Amino acid sequence: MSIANISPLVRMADKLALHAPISVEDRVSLLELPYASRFFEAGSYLLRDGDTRDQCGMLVSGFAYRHKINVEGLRQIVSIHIPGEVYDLQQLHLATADTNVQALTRCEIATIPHEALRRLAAERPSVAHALTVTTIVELSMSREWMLGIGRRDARTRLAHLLCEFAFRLDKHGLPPGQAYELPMTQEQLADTLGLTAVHVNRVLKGLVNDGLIVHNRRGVTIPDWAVLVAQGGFNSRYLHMNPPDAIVRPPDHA
Amino acid sequence: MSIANISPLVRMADKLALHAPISVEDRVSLLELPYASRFFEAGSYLLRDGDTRDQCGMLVSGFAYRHKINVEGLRQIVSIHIPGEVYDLQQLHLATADTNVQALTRCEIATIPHEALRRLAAERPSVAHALTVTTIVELSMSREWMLGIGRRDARTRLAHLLCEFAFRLDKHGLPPGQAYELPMTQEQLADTLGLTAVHVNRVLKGLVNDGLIVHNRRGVTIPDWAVLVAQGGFNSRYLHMNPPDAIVRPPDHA
DNA sequence: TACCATAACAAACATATGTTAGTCCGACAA
DNA sequence: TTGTCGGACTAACATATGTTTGTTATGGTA
Repeated sequence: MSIANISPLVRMADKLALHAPISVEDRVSLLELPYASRFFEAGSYLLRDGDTRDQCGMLVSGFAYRHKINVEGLRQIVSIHIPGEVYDLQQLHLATADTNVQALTRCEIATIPHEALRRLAAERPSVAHALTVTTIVELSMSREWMLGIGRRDARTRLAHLLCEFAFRLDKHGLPPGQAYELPMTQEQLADTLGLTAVHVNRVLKGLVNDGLIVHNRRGVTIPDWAVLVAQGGFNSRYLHMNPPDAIVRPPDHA
Repeated sequence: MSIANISPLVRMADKLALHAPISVEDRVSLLELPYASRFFEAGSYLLRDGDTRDQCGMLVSGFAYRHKINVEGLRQIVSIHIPGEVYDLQQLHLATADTNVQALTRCEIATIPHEALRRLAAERPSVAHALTVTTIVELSMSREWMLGIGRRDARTRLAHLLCEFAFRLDKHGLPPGQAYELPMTQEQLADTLGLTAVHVNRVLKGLVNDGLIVHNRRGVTIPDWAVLVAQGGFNSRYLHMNPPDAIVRPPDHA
């Protein structure tokens, strides 16, 4: 089977398997879900506060960010989404969205009808469980971010975020990959950290000067994982990831 | 039927009904759940980071708060729980807890075996749905708090929190009750708002001086709901509450 | 009544972070 | 080549919030 014929839904199955046991049969049933695929340019809204949906959207490629805006127009980014994640799973249970989701880069979206997903969840409790765990992990992550914004200083906050990205983007080996793409502007970083762009610039340069990270155009590399982890006070437990060998693949996919 | 014989689980059913449709049969089945009841003193830990559970705990009376602690020992309170709420629902799906929950006041806890709750959820999709919605609403609330900590100034943040409490504690009429019990110390308020106790004191006094609230020993009263709402930039949509008449009660409970 | 713990309150001072207002630079289009 | 634009970057200054330290109420208790 050529790469071109692999369903984009494998990304979703892989992602679910990071947090909950997914059997071979579960995986097959996920790949049989109906879907439609489409591209969005960077900056497009994938979901708007107040929207109603009858389909779920999964990021096949690219990045997206979720944000809220207060009465003064200030923006707070409350989560970043990476490929394989369903960014509007909650709309399966709630009538209207309470956040905005915007494309961070150009990205490909696969949409799956709510009805099909509901049917699958009803038939396969393990899939339903995996979807629920997904939401719970999002909750856990948002609490960790609250701790950061409320009780960590700017430098620690930024280091922690960079660790989190490294960990989540990693194929799940240890230690996480030393280099990754970070397509966020300093203003966007500021809005996720509860800082200003100017201060992000200061702190970012501080981390670079002190050799904790290398930050060349659009990418970050981490020379010493342990050092950055220490600076960020990072502990991956809140991400609730399974050990890598918990990921089960159908035999024909190996 | 005398008050003394009413199961504490009605509080849970009422709470679920705030967010999702609960039929009379659902309600009856909830009241038939096995449970054990017990009291905890203020300050007791109801759940610790890392704990494993085989029962869920519901607050029958009293208040509790959930918090995380960073490497420097600084504490961030990430949610406040009020009667009727199940504070460790997530342990139904996750092996270990990632937050601490501590009693804010002396409180009564009813524990329900996971097994019984799982069986009920499997039998009654509407109950399963209501439980899921509960988690999603917690996620929504935590995102709103992130917005506050990251992008609202101290005064607005405090006003918003006071509005939220008024709204959640209210029996759900409009406008919310003008007075309620607030058994939190200024240090606890500080830890939920991402401030220091000293600054909470300053800001609290500011709100009192300007007539936005009256703050007499352990309680808050709100002379003009609209004014405080404006100061806090408060919009209750993120709480995802049903209109009051959506709450269905069994006939013998009216 | 005295004692003790806890919380509220206050003032002086310190600083992390925000604000404003620019310059510089690379990417891209005409 | 020139022009435009967004983003990175800088510097001087402003301020919201934190820190430290202590005093004052309050409530429980012996």
